[in-house]
Amino acid sequence: MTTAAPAPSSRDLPHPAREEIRLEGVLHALSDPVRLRIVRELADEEVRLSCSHFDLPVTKSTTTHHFRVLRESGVIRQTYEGTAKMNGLRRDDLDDLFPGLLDCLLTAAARQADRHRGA
Amino acid sequence: MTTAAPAPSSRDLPHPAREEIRLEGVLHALSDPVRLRIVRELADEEVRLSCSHFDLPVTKSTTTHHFRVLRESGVIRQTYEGTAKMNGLRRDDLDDLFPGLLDCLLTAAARQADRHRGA
DNA sequence: CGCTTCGTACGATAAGCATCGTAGTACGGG
DNA sequence: CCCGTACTACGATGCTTATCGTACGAAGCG
Repeated sequence: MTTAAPAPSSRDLPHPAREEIRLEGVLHALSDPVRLRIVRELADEEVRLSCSHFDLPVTKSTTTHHFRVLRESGVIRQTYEGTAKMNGLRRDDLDDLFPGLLDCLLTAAARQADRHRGA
Repeated sequence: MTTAAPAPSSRDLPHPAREEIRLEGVLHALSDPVRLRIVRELADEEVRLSCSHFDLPVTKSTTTHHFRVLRESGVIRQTYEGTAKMNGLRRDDLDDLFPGLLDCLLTAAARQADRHRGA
């Protein structure tokens, strides 16, 4: 009854399994300013956001590229919803693999942002 | 008076000041497997180690390169002692800039190592 | 002084990556 | 069925980087 996951609208996106996520990959993904910014916004909002919600200083193709890097490194989960592509942090998986790391990184990023904002 | 820093044996190495250390740079530095390994060993030993102490799967020139990346990103401090170059983590600076981050990263790296060792 | 040990500098090379533009596909609405 | 919106795919480009080899410099030892 009710196969929990319905036909995913035919368009599927490849995500690494939880145990395939590598720390080096996560760190590399977050070492780019644009991607770090995306992750910070995702963490702030606590809801899934569409790609077009972000106002980034790069073109749309570059944005697509950054989102893919984040997905393939295991940092975010992406799913289609109509024409929009929704993005959410993989908090559960990351917290399980590396407890506390994500919050630590977000705190560090926030501190640096504050400091450079002349706080 | 007494200029606290005596003549440093003539050979000096450029380090970024504490406030110049960037989170993105640190993450990028640690996103390389070889460099992550170096940092883990440095954290384990709690003493300053010479470059030649490490048995890395790369040549000596590449090793020099990796140590420089770590130094220029602010992760380690390097000083000459005779013919040897000693390396130590910049724990004080990193803990001040990003409290808890270093330990979090080291714990995450250790967890991943254990997991992949079939623990 | 010569020799060894430790590390550097420089050049080469190949791979990776951030960026863009253009052309195209999927979905939803009139 | 046509159109707009959202995102992708592909190719190009120029920069960064990980790697190596070889040749060199600096410190210590006999």
